[in-house]
Amino acid sequence: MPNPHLFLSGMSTLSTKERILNSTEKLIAAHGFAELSIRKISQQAHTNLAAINYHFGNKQQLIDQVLERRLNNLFDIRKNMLDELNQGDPDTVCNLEQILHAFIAPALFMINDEHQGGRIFMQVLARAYAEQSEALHDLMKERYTPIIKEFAEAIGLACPDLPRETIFWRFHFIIGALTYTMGHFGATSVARQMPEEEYFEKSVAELIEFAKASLSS
Amino acid sequence: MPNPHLFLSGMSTLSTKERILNSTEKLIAAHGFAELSIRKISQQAHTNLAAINYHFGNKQQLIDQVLERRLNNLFDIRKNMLDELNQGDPDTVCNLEQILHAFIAPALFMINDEHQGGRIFMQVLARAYAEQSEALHDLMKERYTPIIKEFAEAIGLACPDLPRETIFWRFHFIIGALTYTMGHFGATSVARQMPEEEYFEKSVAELIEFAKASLSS
DNA sequence: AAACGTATTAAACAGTCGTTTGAATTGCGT
DNA sequence: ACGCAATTCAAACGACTGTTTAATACGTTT
Repeated sequence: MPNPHLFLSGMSTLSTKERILNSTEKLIAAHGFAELSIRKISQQAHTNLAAINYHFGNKQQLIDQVLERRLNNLFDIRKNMLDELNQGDPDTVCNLEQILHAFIAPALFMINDEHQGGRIFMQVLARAYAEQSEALHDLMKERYTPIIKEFAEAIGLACPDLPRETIFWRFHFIIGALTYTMGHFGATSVARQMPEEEYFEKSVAELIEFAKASLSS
Repeated sequence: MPNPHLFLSGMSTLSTKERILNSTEKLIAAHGFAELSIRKISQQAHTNLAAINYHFGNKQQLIDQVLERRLNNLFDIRKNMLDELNQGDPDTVCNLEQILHAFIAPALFMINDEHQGGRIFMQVLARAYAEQSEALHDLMKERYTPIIKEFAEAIGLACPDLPRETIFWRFHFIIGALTYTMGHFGATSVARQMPEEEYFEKSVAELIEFAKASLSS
């Protein structure tokens, strides 16, 4: 038993690498990048200071992997849901609501996935966006913009009356509304008069309705 | 002449306090909160390290004042433009486009105000949002949410067919799209094929059209 | 000209930062 | 049971952090 604390904190089954990733995610979400230090990370992960450099090289590469781990998952889900709608043929004209659902729901679903810490990650993601993280920027450019373009194409087919350029603008704004909403989940100052679960589902529905309305002129 | 460098950097007419505020803004916009240090600030402001603590007490209070200085200005402009539409009577039914313009245009106008460094501040603001800055949170709660509510009321009168609750949701999403857009101005990866000025005006128009469409169902 | 409050300065304070080192320990295939 | 590689560990490195101190310079008022 290398570390007796693990059995108290319920992380005994996780590897050191995983505990470091999870702890980093939690700390960024709780206190932001400004206060993030590898000493706090190693403390929360119940591991040694040097273990972080051993497993990840340096602090930045650790942050990169925190972002990659979740983003790959999120974009895989989005891509799969869109492909199911397309059924192999990218020229299929899909229902607009279904397309928006395929883009929005996975992100907000991750938020609600308490067990996997999705909510935490979404705050991390929102902060990385605002910080204009180079790592995130590169990831977006290389791997995710193609998928975003696929969504834009699908929306274009579903909204034949709107010019191609308008589609891109409005989709950009929808992504903004989604990102903003994600970042404020779990830290909202709004006095909610309903259970958390209900409020979450309400947000998903309202955001999809909002996006749909913005694309129907 | 206490500091010969000032005449080289064109800041000779500004007070030490103003130079510190401007330099802080620039550094946050350029490298984020994580890399912000009062040594870098004092260096960029061509002043002594201790001058910051002398004029602002500590680092946090300096950041607070950076946010306040611009936000007060922004919300004053918004409030004045809305009052002009209302003409004193808050129950006046205004044109939806005019209301949205009064809310969106001042923010994007500040971005374009190169001389006053508005663009810089908007990135600062976006980052402070994401960092869930306590100072910003308090400022919003105490001083700005009343104005935001006024806008929501005005939108409600302009959109009599939409339920009050829906108005609030959609306005929230519009604020998200605006915040997201502000944060990405000047750092966009999008390959622009038009002059900067034209691109800016295009953004304003597209965002207002987007917001209008999202409120017309 | 002397005294005043305001402003600026260099220097030092006690911490924290990310990273590296080399030894100690673990787990696994032989 | 041995040997080897993977992992964990305490300790130290130099650099940077925000803040404080006391001395100096400035500009105004008395």
